[in-house]
Amino acid sequence: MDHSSLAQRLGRYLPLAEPERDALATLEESERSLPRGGVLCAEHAPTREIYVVRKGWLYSSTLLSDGNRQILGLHLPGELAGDAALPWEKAPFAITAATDAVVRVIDKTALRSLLTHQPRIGALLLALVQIERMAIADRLASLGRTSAKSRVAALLIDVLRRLRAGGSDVAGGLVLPLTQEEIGDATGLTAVHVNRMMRQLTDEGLIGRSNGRVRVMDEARLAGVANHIDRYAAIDLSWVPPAI
Amino acid sequence: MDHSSLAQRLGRYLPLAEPERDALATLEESERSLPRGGVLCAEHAPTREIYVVRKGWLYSSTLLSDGNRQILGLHLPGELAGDAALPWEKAPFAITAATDAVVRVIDKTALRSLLTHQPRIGALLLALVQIERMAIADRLASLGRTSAKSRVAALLIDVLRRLRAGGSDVAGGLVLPLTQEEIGDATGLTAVHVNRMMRQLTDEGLIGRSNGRVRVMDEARLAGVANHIDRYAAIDLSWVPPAI
DNA sequence: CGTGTCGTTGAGCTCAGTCAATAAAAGTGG
DNA sequence: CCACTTTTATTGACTGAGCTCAACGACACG
Repeated sequence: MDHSSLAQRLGRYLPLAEPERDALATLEESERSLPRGGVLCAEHAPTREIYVVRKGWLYSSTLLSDGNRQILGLHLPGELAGDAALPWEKAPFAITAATDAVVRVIDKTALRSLLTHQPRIGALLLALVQIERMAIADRLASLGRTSAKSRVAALLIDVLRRLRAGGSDVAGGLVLPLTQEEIGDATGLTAVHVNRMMRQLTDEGLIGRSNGRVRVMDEARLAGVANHIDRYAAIDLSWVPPAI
Repeated sequence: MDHSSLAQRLGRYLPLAEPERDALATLEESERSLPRGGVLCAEHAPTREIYVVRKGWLYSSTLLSDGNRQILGLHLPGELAGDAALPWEKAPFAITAATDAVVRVIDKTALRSLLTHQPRIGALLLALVQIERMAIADRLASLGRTSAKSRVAALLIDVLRRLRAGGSDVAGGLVLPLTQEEIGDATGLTAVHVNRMMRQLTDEGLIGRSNGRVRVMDEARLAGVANHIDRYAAIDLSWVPPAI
């Protein structure tokens, strides 16, 4: 357990000071492994922890009362999961492993002292959450106002850019370890229609597929179809209090 | 300018300590009035401020490259607006007045020192943002996985409960100061179809309408149609660092 | 008393959903 | 390693919820 995962995540935007890194290093406790399909945190289960993904993909989802499922977001390696559940005693969504996965577990109560003693980390975390909030807002616009093809394209582009931001090598094409049912639950479509849209994107030369592997052939054009806006390029955290 | 609006907003969940209230009281600067339709902050405009709504309704929206608009969220009296734009130099969304409105303006840089010196306010703000993030997630599920009628019902129920939480009297029916076009942009529908859904809700006795005024006749049944889950009831902020 | 905005309703169309059948993988136990 | 089951992907035919286009009425406002 060499470095702090949370420090790595927060450090993506601004360099952390020595005492901050030290404080973060004391946070992480255990590592937990899950098989594909394993539930890290069930909906309505008590929430005592937040997670940092080390390996694999996970997703958050809610089950509507009519039985439908909505995937609220994906959690790729290096990203947080479960932090959105902080203000609730019982989880408002489930967290499930889309692939075999490994996560670091951080205790909620441990966060408490961290926020008190390292206010700058609190501010940075606040910024991080706002960024993720805007990401959901963009997905809201995607579901509310774009076609099925755009939505699928948006998912692909989003994943591609986040994997890249997380340091993964995506040049050789990415493995999309989601079933079409899952893609549907994320984009508000049926699995059948996801399949048709993937076929269309393939026929148009935007993506290539071979045994589950999806390769983005023309990122710019795909981003165009997706109505994608790269928010990450313009992030500005100069308002975060400076390191002491 | 008697009390701090932000203090009122944050104090909804936990009592604030004296020094915290004092710190918040120094924050607020000016009050700004807007006519209906007035733009508080244009998309891509520099973001130097966040806002607290005093009177009237506002909404945040993005314009997609295909010309479609998505309303990302409403801002009712007592609520924050523009805080989601904190991590960007240029606003990722516009803020527009849905009615004549009055807002308090808080400077971004003023927040900086507040977060440094009052870490507990940072934590509380973090919680508040997570709550708003979950609210968008619920809307995502609404757009992605429910029918047009449900979405309109969800909007109505959401507004009703937030108005109530903000201290408004909604017993006599609420005035919904949104055009059907705006409701459509919020719910991912066309204005025409919003109209049909409102008619249906009216015919089923769930709501009553008279000259723009909407009255919720059967809140429980409407909440059922909306697949609504009341997140506010279960909020638990015991993990926030205690006041000194 | 025009003129523009908003709400309302009808008719027809289309995108995405439903149902169904088959193929292709991926597990699973012997 | 093979037989067997379950999951996932794919495609076609049909249906329907929600969109488009269009017309008209009701206001508000200069």
